Amino acid sequence: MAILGFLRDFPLHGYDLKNRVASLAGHVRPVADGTLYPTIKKLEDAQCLTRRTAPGSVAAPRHMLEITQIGTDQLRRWLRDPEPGFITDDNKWYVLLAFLHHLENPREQALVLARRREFLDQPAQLFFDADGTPVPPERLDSPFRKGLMQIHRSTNLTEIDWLDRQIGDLNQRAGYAVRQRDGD
Amino acid sequence: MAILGFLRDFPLHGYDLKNRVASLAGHVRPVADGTLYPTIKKLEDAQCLTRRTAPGSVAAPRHMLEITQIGTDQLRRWLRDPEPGFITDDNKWYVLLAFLHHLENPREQALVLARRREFLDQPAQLFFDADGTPVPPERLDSPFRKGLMQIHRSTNLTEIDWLDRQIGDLNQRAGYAVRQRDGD
DNA sequence: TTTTTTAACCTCGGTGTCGATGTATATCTA
DNA sequence: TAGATATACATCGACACCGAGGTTAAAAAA
Repeated sequence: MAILGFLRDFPLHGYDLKNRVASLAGHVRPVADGTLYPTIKKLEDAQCLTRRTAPGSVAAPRHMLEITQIGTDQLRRWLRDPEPGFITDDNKWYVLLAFLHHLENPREQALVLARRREFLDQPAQLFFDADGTPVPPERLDSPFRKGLMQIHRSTNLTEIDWLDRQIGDLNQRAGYAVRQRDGD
Repeated sequence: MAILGFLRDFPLHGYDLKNRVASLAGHVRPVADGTLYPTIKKLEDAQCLTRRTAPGSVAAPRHMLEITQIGTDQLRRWLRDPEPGFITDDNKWYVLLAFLHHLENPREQALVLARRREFLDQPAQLFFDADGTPVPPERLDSPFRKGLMQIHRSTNLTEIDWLDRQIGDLNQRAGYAVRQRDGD
């Protein structure tokens, strides 16, 4: 997703792509050569991108990569209907968010944000004692577990706040007609 | 780490363990049977845990798992000197945090928190334009990228705040002797 | 009594990722 | 001119993880 997402902005060669992916997901989870180049090849085989050899500006020749229509469609499908992990895993979610603008339709964008919003709504119950009963934060012995739950709660609220504002904006921009669904 | 960490609290059988891991890292990144059971076997082979078959309280017989001294030592090593990913990847970091109390020594705990603190300190530069110059948040076109950086910043500050308080507490509890290192 | 359900455990094949290694090329330095 | 460095691409083996499938056993439902 990150590869096609970046290429959708402008053509890039593999090495540049690698650095951009590394900066995005990256200082968190750098991408190895052995991951990137085979993936590029897979995307090329699937006709999601084309490559064009150009002289290297500094060193060895580059393979300039350009996204195709098929690739753009694929990217949009991934964004419009993301796998569960992209909603629930923070790392993946942030990658998705970084390219959500490529999903041009505000209504569709809002739907994706709503899925995340729904996920964040369910209260996190992280720890249980020996007999299986949930342990509330205040009864946790470990200050680290306490902090973990505190931070988790606080950051969730921050994101929920942003999501709500954003979803509102998007629905307004889409000319959302609440009236027509008076059954809700 | 999660397996040994949970077993350090009290003995558990695999199925229970699975649910606990799923609740912790889990609603974020559930663990599959095909991952859990081979890993348990690996830890058993490495003598990090022992198993004892007990009649199932509800159904098939359980394998009660207990951590050994070797396992405890291993867990402490992982906690004391975590691989880079455990500092930089939020998911992994939260797992580590959930078991950091097993690293009994407050000074060692503080050192681990300090590593995370140091990581959070470096300013995140996530996006670059075509010629490679970094794009500051306010010049980003996408509201999603803007939000991404906003949320990232805000949650980082929240965690940094907690980390600083926590590190202070731990150093105090350890009877931190600043005087003796007057060269610093 | 038979079937279904749920708990609990296990295995296997496919896939994704990493890390090590290797190659080629242009620039910079000794 | 020789080496070092950084760019840029690629492959391969090892390993982790997943998901699908299968097995055993007890309780609940038919």
